[in-house]
Parts: sequence; structure tokens; C-alpha cells
Amino acid sequence: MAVQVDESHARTRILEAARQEFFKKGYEGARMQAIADAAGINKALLHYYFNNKETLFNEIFEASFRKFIPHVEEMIMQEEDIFIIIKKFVHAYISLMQSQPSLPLFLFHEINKDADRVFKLIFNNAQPTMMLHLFQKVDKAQKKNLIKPIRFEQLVMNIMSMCVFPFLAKPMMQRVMSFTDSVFDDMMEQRKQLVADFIIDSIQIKNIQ
Amino acid sequence: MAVQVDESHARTRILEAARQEFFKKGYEGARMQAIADAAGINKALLHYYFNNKETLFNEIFEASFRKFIPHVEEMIMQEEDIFIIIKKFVHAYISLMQSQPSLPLFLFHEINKDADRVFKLIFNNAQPTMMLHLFQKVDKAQKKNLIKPIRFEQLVMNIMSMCVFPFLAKPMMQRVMSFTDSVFDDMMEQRKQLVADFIIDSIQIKNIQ
DNA sequence: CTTCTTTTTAACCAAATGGTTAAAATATTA
DNA sequence: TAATATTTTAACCATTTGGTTAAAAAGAAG
Repeated sequence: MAVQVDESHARTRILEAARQEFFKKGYEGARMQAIADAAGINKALLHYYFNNKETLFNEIFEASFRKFIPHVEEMIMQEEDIFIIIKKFVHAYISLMQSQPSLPLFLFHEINKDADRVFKLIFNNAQPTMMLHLFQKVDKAQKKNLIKPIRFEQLVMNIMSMCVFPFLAKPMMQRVMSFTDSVFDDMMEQRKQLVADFIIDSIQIKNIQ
Repeated sequence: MAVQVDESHARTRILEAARQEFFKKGYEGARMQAIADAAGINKALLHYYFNNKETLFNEIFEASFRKFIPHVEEMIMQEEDIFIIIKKFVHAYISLMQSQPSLPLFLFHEINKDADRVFKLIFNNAQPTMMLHLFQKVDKAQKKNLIKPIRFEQLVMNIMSMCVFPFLAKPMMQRVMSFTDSVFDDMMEQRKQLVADFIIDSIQIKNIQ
């Protein structure tokens, strides 16, 4: 029996090609022929490995959804300093987006079209407890008067916004503010520090002596 | 000659129905039949007013794109206080998003699929000088040592992120953090103040006496 | 060599969908 | 009323697209 783990094997190439096509065009915009072409195979082989478009899509969507939240649970639990937690969280999130720049737009578009369909798919994925742990650390810091009072949801919204939004808006920003891919990459690299500082500056209670 | 300005007229109803369908499903996902149904007319009448799907789409896309940047140019030019400018800008942007919650996802998705196609469409739309004026005000404030040094593009990215992102992520956030439409609306109303404060707190240079 | 798996070739089908038409019916307006 | 504009009805067509098949060819493994 030949087992396919090698990336050179067709099934893997199909999955990667399909991911890119779905990410860029969305479910309806994606063309099976385009996936086959990009994978360097033919449509018949698509059917050999995946029964149909939906099966292929579901496999990719599930895997992608799981990757949308950075795995920083351990770090959050261990670390005590809320500012270091924020710094590491931001760093991890932006790094994640750098490695999958078109992931968030894909997810949001598909969820927007039909949230029910999508959330049925991933119902088995247990709610990550990460947010809960983060909440506890933020709460503790607020009670210690280290940071200003702010609704947890709003704080999370702000952090996620500044980490994720640039990757959603990239093509528009590039045109409107006319910068190259390379400039964008530099900016995102900078943001790992900048966003963390931005957030900390805005919530930190400074001890004026 | 009957001139259609009344919203009860078919052409207007078609445009509104098409806007909603395109916004939710994207170009490929949108169905002409669904648009006709929502407008309460038939497919033949769609063809009577618009030659084809692309024509209809283009009309909607152009109009939508123009609405994506709030019209705050005058305000920016007149106002001298950078913090008031930021407050008003944030307020205007979030209000805009409240009135058109699915506008940004629609724009970003279509641009992501084919930026060239889209930007050819709106080539005639002159670059708004708003950003330029905003830049000058920020620059001035920095030179007066009112705000910390930060790249203008990064500051704009942060502001836009926190204003627009929640509307992109709404369906996902609602599931993951489980809040209702009404809670979301309240949060967005709060954000008009909160985001402005958040930004100002992070860039303001405080005079410690 | 034999067997099993992978891949190609080259068709083909069915359904969905955008698009089209012609005629009649209904409003609207001059 | 006559003329014009709007809307419906009820077909129909062409194309795209996802999906299917059967056979052969090529590769891998024992």
C-alpha cells in the first residue's frame, strides 16, 4: 500500500490548491477546474480523492477554522504579567495572519453567507477555553488597578481588530495608500511591537509620582 | 413620461434587493432569481432595467465603494484640535458602518477576488484628499509634541481597524462570544466613545507636572 | 512478473443559471 | 381616448459547471 504523506502526492497538492482557490474566490467563485489545474492534475482525479466540491470545501474549512485562533492557552495560564500576555498574544496573532494572510477574509465571507451551515460543520470543535483564561487575567489586573476598567469584549475586539484587520483590508489599502507587498510586510512586522504598545498605552494606569 | 424617484418603483426596489443579495452572497453567490423575488418582480423586468448581472453589480459596487469613506473632509479642514478630529472621525466611521453593516465585507471580498477588475471600475473616482488633510493635521500635532511619533499609515490602520473590524467579524463573534444583535448594537454604540478614547490614550503625550 | 494503486484520457450528462423573447396586460400620462 | 411606459406571463436557449464513467496507461511494491 502506498501511503500519501509526501507533499508531492496528488492528494496533498489538491488540498493546497483547493485551499488557495477557495480562500481567494470563495465557495461559489471557486472552480473545480482551476483547482485541478493548480494541482497539476485533472478533474477525474479530484473525484477520485474527493467525492464532490462540498466534501473538499468542508475538509478545508474545518481545518482553517481551527487555525484561526492562535494556540497561546498555555502561555496565558503560565504568565502572570498581563502586559506580557498581551504582547505575546499580539505577536502570535499577527504571526498567524502572516502565515495565512487570506484566512480571515475567507472565514468571514463564508460565515456571513450562511452562519448556520458553517457552524454546524464545526460544532464538534469545543469552545476554546483560551478566552476564559484571558478574561480571568484581565479581570485580575483590573482588580489590582493595573489597567483601566474596560469591558472584556471590547478589549478583545480592539486587540483582534488591530491584529486581523490589516490582512482583510490589504488589497484596498494597497491601492488607496499605494504601498507595495514589501512595505506591507514590513508594516506587519512592525505591528507586532506597535499594536502591543498601542494597547498597553491605552489601558495602562500610569503611576504619576 | 413616468420618472422613477419614488422608492416604490421597481427600479429602486431592484437596486435595493440586488444590493442586499450581492452584499450577503458576493457576486458569484448572488442569484438573479433571488433578487427578482426580493424586489417582488420577475426576471424579465430585471432585464428590462438592467442588461445583465454585471451591469447591475457594477452600478451597486460603484455606489457602495464611494460610501466606504465617511465624508468628514470639511470637518477635518476646519477643526484644529487633533483629538476632536479623531473623535469625530471615529464617530462618523462607526455611524457609517452601523448604517451599512455588511458593506466592508462585500467590498473586501470582491477586491480580494480581483482587485484589477474592481479598481478599473472606480478609476474615475478621484482619490479623496481627506487622507492628505488628516495626515497634515497629525503631522502638525506631532511637531507640536501633542502626540507620540507614529507612522501615519499605522495610525490610520489602527483607527480603521477598530471602527470597521467588528462589522466584519460580527457573525463569528456572535457565535464565539455568544451575544445577541441587541448586545452587538449596544457595543457598537459604546465604541463611538470608547475607540476614540482608546486611540487618544495611546498616542497622547501627557504632561506630567 | 503480478498485483494493486495512482493517474490520464476523452468522452459525456444533468442541473443550475444567466439571458432572451414575444405577446399580452396593466398603468400612466398627454 | 390615444400613446407611451411599465409589468407580467410563459416560454425558451446557451453556457457554465459540477459531476460521472470506462478504459487504458503508468507507477509502485511484493
